[in-house]
Amino acid sequence: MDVGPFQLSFFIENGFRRKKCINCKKFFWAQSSERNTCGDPPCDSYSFIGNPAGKKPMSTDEVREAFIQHFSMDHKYIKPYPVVPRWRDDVLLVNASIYDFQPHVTSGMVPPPGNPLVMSQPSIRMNDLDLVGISGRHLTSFEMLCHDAFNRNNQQYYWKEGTVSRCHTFFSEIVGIKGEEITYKENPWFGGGNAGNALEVFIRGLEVGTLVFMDLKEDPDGEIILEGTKYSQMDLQVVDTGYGLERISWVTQGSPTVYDSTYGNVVSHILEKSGVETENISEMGAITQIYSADPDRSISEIEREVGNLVKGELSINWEHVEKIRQAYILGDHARSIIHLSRDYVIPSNVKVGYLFRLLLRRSFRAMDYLKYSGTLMDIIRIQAENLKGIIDGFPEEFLSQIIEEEREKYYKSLERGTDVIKKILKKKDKLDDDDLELLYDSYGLVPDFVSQILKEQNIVLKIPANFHSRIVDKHSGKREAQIKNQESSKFRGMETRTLYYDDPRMLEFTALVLESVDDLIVVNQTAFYPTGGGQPFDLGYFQLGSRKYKVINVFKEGNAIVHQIDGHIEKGSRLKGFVDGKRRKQLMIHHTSTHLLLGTMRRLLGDQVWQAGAQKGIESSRIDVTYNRKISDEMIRHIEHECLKTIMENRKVTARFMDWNQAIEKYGFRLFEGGVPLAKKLRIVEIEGVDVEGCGGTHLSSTGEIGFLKILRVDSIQEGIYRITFASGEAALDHVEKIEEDLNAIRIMTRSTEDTVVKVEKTISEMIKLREELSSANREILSSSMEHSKNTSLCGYEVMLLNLQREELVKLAIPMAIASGRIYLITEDRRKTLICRDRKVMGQILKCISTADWDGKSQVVVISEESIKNDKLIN
RNA sequence: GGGCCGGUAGAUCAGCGGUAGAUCGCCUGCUUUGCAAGCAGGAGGCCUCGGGUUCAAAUCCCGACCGGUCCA
Repeated sequence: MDVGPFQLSFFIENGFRRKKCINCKKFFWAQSSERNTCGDPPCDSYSFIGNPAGKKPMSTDEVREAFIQHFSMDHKYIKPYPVVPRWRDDVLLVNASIYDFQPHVTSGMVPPPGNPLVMSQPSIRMNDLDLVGISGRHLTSFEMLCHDAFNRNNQQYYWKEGTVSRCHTFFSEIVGIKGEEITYKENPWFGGGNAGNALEVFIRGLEVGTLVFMDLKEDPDGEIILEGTKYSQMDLQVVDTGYGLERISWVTQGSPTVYDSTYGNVVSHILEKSGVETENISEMGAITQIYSADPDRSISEIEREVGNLVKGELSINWEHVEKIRQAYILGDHARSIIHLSRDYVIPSNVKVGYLFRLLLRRSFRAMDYLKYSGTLMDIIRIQAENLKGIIDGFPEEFLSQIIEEEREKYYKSLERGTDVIKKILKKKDKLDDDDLELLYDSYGLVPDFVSQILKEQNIVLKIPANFHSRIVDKHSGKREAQIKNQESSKFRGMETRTLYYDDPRMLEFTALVLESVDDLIVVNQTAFYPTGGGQPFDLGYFQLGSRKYKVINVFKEGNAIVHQIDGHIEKGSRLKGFVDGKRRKQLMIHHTSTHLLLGTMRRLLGDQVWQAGAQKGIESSRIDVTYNRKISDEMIRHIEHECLKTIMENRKVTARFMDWNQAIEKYGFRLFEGGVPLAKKLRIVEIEGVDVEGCGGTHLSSTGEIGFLKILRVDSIQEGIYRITFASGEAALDHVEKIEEDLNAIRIMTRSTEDTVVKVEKTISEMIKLREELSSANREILSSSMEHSKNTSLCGYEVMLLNLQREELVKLAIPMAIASGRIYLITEDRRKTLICRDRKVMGQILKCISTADWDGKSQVVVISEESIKNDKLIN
């Protein structure tokens, strides 16, 4: 008989039995012999609403405190990480506590900050946004409690036994849940290339935690096959637990929704300030119940069902329910907004900025709907107070500034949208589905808002039931599969010593060719810097005997540094390498300058300045930074002067390798400004008192070597991100000199001795005047020549021949003749062209003209409309 | 990163192949006890930029740039 992966002595000794759920057929463990369902809705439904579990109601603060205190006995407590994971670029937000340790810890490369460890990690999930405030249990942000252990063969902490017993002890002894109310459902877990066995923990129908035993990784050569994918054992076996803090608190309170138990004070504040009746929200509990049983059905389906089921017992006032829901949403979003503001996210149309904006706009909408009389900051302040057990405040000034800006943008876009609706209504008297789609997709107007506008004009709008899915379909077009570049793994496993780190000034070295393929070589050690961290590779050459090989490209492949050269060198050769020192020096100047700029801008502009990308070059370099408003010219000057000050102070620049956890502890997550290399140690580059970053580039040893830094331009590359292009050292001087040369050239051209700007201004306005004069003069010449020309006959048509030699007059004559509306016109210059409103007439005239004996000197022939009308050919 | 919408006077926009328009604002004059305003006149435009099509492009096509918006 299959006993499954959880035949634990803990279960056996405590009277648990493994059973098969009669509903979903999954295996689960429970103490009660009568239980035959797994505890997971829809197999079970909530039985705690109005009937709390545990020995006493616990607030979220109490649950967190109890959990951390309980596990601190034998776990190290780790402070929460940010919700925006700057240490990785594969996800936008921290979704779960384990995200804090991926991929550097879970891959086994870096030790965890504590082992085992306990923490409460604020997490944000936007996947079920539509259900937040509706289902009674979904939140956009929540705290995930966890106790994690990272086991290695030579160092085991605890595995399944230790995890389950700890979990059960916490729930039964600390929270005081009766043993028979807890079920553990077996449910293997997969994600992010890893897999493992897992148990889901249920209390009276509510999932309160998941215990994951991650010990498998995807491996094409693996021997373990799960659902068609091959896996092999990991070196590391990770106990990854996740407990829903708010849900545990909810179960012990038995309130109608998780919103009431988590931030009931905010909900009642909002309702009160909105003039909404707060009494009798017990119907919300009934709705939560129904939602719990149907996790996969659409909202409208469930809504109908709720209506049917509850009818009789409770008469539901849907309008009232909707108001309470909006208060739930508002409270929820305020929590997430606080978290995002702490990481200085700037609202925009891309990535996490978009999610931030989405939450802000939904909040504004809810406030308008409720006619809430306070401000969003009022709600945020109360919520921040609620959260003070996990976060130490939030940047109030920054956030209120952001809210103001976003509110303005929001109402502006509503206004813009309203104009578009009116415009459409001018052309027709109702809106169809395509219009609705356009309004939402291009102008950001939700159908509800459109419907409201139309109501004012006494037009009833039918919103199609499948509106949302239509939009989703429209956007879920072809998505190109990512092509993993399967590089030649010839160089795998090889390692090149990085001489440029040992001494950034080393320009000559000897090396041994470890491997050679065509024009690519890997050597045992090199001073050539490979492309990385926004710094381009070095140039130079290798010398073998008397022959020189130019280095064309240098790049990293694993730990090997590959050099592309203009030729082939045999494996085993001994070489001398020479790095182009001038190029390297300029790159180093620009790299250190980049750090200087970033540190200076953060000091002058505020903590919302983060590096969003950078590229070093020879003539100039650029750094992209996040900032929420335009950077003024004045500010640019200020930044330049402050940089110069630091340069003149000749501050020390140091680079050293540091342990990850130590570095994070000491410098925080600012370290990850420039992206993160997956390596055992972090290389920390510090400009004394200005900036500290994890960075793999080559740097100067003091700021004085920069010499001079000049910002060349500032561009907005996308909302909330500005690109600063600058030059330092000799490159900066080159730029200044170039400007001077250009100015001198202009000075000479405009014959200006003193104020060149005034002179150029005058020249341009003169040019515009002359252009106008020319065209009016041309017009005069033309009309007078039309007046003076005599009508004559051509092919039986009465025509006017204009003798126009100048091309610009010909060009002008045509539109004038056409504009008058009563003349057809023919030109003849090199090739024959005919303008005529009627194609038939055109053909016939053309035929006639080609055989005509007319004055070849005339370039324009004007035929009066009358003449054509009189001609029988037209019929 | 992708889709969609847009870029015209200081502001808001109309025009969508044929000599650049409206409203507000601005300036001058007049009317009015004052205010609100009314009347007459006027200034203010590289129609975002670069290519292409055309006799002719603000207008059509392609591409950049900038803004808006939805979705990853």
